[in-house]
Amino acid sequence: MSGRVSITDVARAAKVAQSSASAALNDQPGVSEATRQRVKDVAKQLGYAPLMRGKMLSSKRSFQIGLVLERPTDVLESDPFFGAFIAGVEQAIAPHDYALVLQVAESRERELDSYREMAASERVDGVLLNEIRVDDPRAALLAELRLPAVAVSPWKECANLPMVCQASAPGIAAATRHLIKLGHTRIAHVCGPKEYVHTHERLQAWEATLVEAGLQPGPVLQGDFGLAGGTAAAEELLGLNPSPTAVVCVNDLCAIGLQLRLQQAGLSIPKDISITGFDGITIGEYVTPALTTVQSTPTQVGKQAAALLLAHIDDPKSAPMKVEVPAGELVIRGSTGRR
Amino acid sequence: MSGRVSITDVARAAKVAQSSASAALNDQPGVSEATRQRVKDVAKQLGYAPLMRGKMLSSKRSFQIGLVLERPTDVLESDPFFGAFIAGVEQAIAPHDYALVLQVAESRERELDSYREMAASERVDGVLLNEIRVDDPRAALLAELRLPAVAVSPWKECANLPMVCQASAPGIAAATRHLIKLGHTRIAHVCGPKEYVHTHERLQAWEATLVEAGLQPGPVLQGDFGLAGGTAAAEELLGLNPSPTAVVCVNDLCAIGLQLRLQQAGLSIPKDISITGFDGITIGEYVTPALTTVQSTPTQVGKQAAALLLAHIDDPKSAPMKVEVPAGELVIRGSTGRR
DNA sequence: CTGAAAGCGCTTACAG
DNA sequence: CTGAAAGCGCTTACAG
Repeated sequence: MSGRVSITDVARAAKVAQSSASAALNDQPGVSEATRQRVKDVAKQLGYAPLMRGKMLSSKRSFQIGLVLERPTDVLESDPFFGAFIAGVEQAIAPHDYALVLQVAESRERELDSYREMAASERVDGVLLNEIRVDDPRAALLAELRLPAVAVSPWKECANLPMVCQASAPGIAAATRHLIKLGHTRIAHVCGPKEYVHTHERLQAWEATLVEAGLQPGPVLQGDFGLAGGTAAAEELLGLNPSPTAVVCVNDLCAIGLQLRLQQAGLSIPKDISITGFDGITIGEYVTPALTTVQSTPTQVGKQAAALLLAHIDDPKSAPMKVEVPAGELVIRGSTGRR
Repeated sequence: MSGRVSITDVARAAKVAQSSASAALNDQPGVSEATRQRVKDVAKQLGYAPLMRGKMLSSKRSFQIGLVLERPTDVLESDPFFGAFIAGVEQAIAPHDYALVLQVAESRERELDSYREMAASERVDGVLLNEIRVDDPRAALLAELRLPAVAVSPWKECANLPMVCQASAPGIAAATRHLIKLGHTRIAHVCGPKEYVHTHERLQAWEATLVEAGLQPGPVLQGDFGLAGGTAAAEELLGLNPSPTAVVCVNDLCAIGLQLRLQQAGLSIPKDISITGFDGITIGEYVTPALTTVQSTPTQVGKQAAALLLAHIDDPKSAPMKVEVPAGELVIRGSTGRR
C-alpha cells in the first residue's frame, strides 16, 4: 500500500540483490540473461519506475542540461529559433533520460549568476549556449566552473568551447548573389547589434559576396534582430541618396520591419527596393510581398547541440569539438525582383 | 583539494553536527543564533553550496516544476505568450530554489506520456497546464497520478484543478463595444479551434456583448491561433454577402493573417473592415494599420500560476483553488475605424 | 540547543 | 554471475 515501489521491492520480489536488480534494469553487464529478464518482468509487473533523485545522487549526475535565456520577454517573442530549437534538444536528450532545465535571467549579470548557481548546485550536467557574443564572457566562466558546455554558433569557433555550427554565410551569400543576378548593383545590408557573432558573420558574407562580384559593398545600416531594428534601418535608408535598390537583412523580423516601414513611406516592394531576410519564420510567408529568405533548421541545430553536449558530459576526451549542420537554403519569394 | 565542499565539511569546520549545520543553513529552528551565524560564516568562507541531489533525495522533493509543450515548433513560433509566461514562472520559483523543467511532446499521446514519466520518476513536484482544452484529458490524468497541477485558463473552472485565471471576456467585450460605438452593426467573429476553452470563452463574450447591445451576432468564421487561420477566415469572409464591417478575432496572429489577406484582396483596413485582435504581440504595432488589440499580461499569469503551484505542492489543503489575474485592457490602434 | 544516527533510493566497487 | 555492504550529500526524527 506504499504506493511507490522501489528497486528494493523489485529485488526482493525477484529474489536477487539490489545490485543485481540495478544491473539488470540498466542493461549493465554482470547479470545473466535469465536474471535480467526475470528482474525486468518483475519490475514491469510491479510497475517499478526509478526515482530520478536516487539515481542522481548515486550516479553523481543530474541527468539534466540547462539553457539560460536572457531578456526572455523580448527575445522569445521575437525568436522563432527557440521553439524549434528546444524541440530538437528534446529529441536528443529524452532517450537518455535527460531533461531540459530552463532558466530565465533578467540581465547580463544575472545570466552569469544562473550559470554559477547551476554549476554550484550541480542542478545540471552541462549547458547549451545560444546567441554567442563577441568575446562572450560565458565561455570563460564555464571553463572556470568546469561545467560542460556546447555553444551554438554560425562562427568557426567559440573560445575553445565545443560547438555546433550552422553557418549563415552560405545563405547570406546566396541571397546576395540572387540580388546581383537580378541586376542590382547597390545592395545594402541591415546588420544586427555588433556584439553578436551572427552580426559579423552575416555582414562579412554579404560584403565578400559583393566584392567577389566586383561590386562596391553598399551602405551598412544599423538594425537588430527584431522589428524595431528594421524600422530604424528604414528611416535611415529613406534619407539615403542614391538609395540602394536592394537590402540584405540580418534576419526575417528585421526585414519585415524594414519592408513594412518602407511601404508605409510609399515605396513599392520589390519594384523600388528588393529585400531579403534570414530564418524562414512563418510570418514571412504572409506579408505582402512574401519575404525572400534563407530557411534555417533550428530543430536540427538543437538536436545536434544537445547530442554533442551529452557526448561531452559522458566523455570530453572522446567527443568531437565541432559538429556542422548544413546551412540553410535560399527561398525565393516576392520581396525580391529585377532591378 | 576535493574541489567540492559538502555540508559535512562545513559541519566539521564549524565544529557542529551535520544536523546543526543543516538547520543553521536552512534557517530552521533548533540552533542558537550564534551557532547559525558561525555556521553560515564558515559555509561562506568555504564556498559551500548545497548539491541539489542530496537535498532532493533526503527531502523527498525534486525542487522542480514541469511544463509540457505540445507541437512545439508551430506553437512556439506563434505563441507570444510563452516567453513572457516562463519569465513570470521563473520570477516566482527562483527564490524558492525551484527550477523549471521543459518537456516537448510530439503528439497528444506523447504529451500524456510526458506527464506520466514526470510523475513516475518524480522528476518534478508539480506541473503547469497551459492551453486548456474542453474536457481536457490532462486533468483526469494528473488527478490519477496525484501530481500537483495548476491550470492556466480564462475559463471559470477547470475540472477541479487549482487554476490561475485571466479572463479574456472583458477584453473581447471591450473590443466589441468599441466597434459598436464606432457604428458597426454587422460584427463578425473569427474563432479558434473548438477544442480550446479560450475559443469558447471569447466566442461567448463577443456574442453576449452584441446581444446586450441589441445587435444580431454576425457570422462566426473558423480560424485558429495562427496566421493561417486568419487567412482562411479572410477567404470565407470575402465570399460573404452582406459582408460584416468589423471582425473581432480570437487573437493577434489570426487578426494579422486576416488583415494581410483582406488587404491583398484589395480591401482597405479600417475603411472597408475594422479588425481587432487579442494578446498585444509586438508585430501588431508594426503592421499597417497597427492592430487594435487587448493587451494581456502573460508574465503576471506565469508568476501567479507558479506561485500557486508551489503553494499546492507545499500544502494542498491551505492553498487557494483559484487566483484571478486582472484582465487585459483594450488598446485602440489604426485597424478599427468608423463605420 | 546540540549531536549521533538513520534514512532518502539508487549505483558502485568489492568479495565470493 | 551473484550478493552484501558502502556510499552519494543531504534532511529528518530522536535522544541527550
